[in-house]
Amino acid sequence: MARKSEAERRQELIAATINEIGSTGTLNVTTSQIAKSAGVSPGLAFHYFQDKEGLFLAAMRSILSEYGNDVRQALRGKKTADERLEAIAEASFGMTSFRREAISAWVNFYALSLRSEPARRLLYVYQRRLHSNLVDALRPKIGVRAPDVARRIAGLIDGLYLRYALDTRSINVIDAETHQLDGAEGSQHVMRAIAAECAEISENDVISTEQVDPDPTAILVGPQE
Amino acid sequence: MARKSEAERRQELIAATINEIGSTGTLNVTTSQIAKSAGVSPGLAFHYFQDKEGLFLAAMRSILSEYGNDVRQALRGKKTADERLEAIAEASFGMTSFRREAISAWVNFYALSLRSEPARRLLYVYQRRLHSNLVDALRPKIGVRAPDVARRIAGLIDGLYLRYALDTRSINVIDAETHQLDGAEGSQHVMRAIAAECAEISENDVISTEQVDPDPTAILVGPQE
DNA sequence: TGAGTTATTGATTGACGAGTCAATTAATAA
DNA sequence: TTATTAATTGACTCGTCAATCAATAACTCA
Repeated sequence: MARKSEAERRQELIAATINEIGSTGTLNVTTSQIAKSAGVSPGLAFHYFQDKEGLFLAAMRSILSEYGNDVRQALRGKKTADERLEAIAEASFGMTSFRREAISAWVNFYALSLRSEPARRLLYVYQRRLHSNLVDALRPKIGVRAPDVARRIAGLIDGLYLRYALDTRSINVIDAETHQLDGAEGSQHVMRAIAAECAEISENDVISTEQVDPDPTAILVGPQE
Repeated sequence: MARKSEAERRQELIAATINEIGSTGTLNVTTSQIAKSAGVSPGLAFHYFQDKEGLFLAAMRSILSEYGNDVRQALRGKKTADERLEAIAEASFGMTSFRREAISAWVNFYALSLRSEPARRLLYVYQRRLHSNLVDALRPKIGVRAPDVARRIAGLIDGLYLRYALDTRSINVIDAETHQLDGAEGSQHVMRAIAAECAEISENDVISTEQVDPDPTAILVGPQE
């Protein structure tokens, strides 16, 4: 009965949660499974988290902040617009996000956010951050068109991720050392799309002029309490 | 105790399943709930479907074929490449796909496909069909680049759909008669991306030359048994 | 009408799982 | 050492649910 600090235990339980979601591919994981995977007794999970949803939300925060750290680190030192865009794209398809557990967690958290308001809010934060990162990097290249284009690029990143996520091959390939392969393909697609959007003659307006200036993240915003 | 044909009952149970998934936002629906919603006794579901997963798969097939019909109908009579592309985009963001139940079903089926091989196969069929529709429509405009661009457009459609899906506003807006509004915005984004991709100077090659010609759907293919 | 067939019922079973809690063990302090 | 505090246990409760199945109601055809 080794005793550990609250922070340690919480972290272990969160990691175990993500692992179990990863290996079962679903949120239908029992607290006992999670506890066992964390090497603790079934009751302990409820000492550190209010209930199962609390555990899920903590796991979600963990995944999101992991991704956030990846992006931040990738951006470090990148000066040119293209470098920064590539950093974002690569972080989105990097090893961290492409672990089997991370994929399973992402997809299941999307589903969770349909029934859990807190979960929805967390995803909203992620979406806003991604959009804002993209706008910052795009603005030097295309100015006022950045927010509009950023929406499409953000959508493309999510969509491609989802497609690769369901392609079991990419997961296996990761396991087999060539880890960057599929991720690289994903980020190349993203860079290609960015190139196309930026090359275009910027005569045309943005899709919806009205909402682009006042609130660049309009379409991502849900009803705020 | 009204008696109906097998086809009718199956259809009713499938509709009830989608409704319950829609109203709860999860696949954690009891067979009793579904049966009640279909107006039959709890036992009957198991007379027409082997088990709960069978029901889910049938519901999934129903959703996918609904979408397929939408696309087919939208394409009817459309001759020019742009018309056809717009038809695909609009069907993807049309009323049918944007019903609350359809959204919930789609997202949850994505999650389901992480643990259910048959579900994964169904999604794969959807992805292949979408890709192939896009390639057909794009080829007149960009020739050999079509398969590569189509991957990005398909990803964009999925990704934007997901973002709108989680934006609770769009759902409510739908309920309130302005149904086409958000869908139209989504498809406009798609058309904008297509314009950008097609306007680009086609000097540059495709991302992965090797897999583009022999098998246009390479990245979508899972391990086929 | 009655015998045979098929859809439908709903009570039941058996398993499982979230969350509780009193007891136990380890660490710390005095 | 003993007393105090805090972490940890695991058996238990209570509800739930997938799946079964014997009984029954409706339909068909003779």
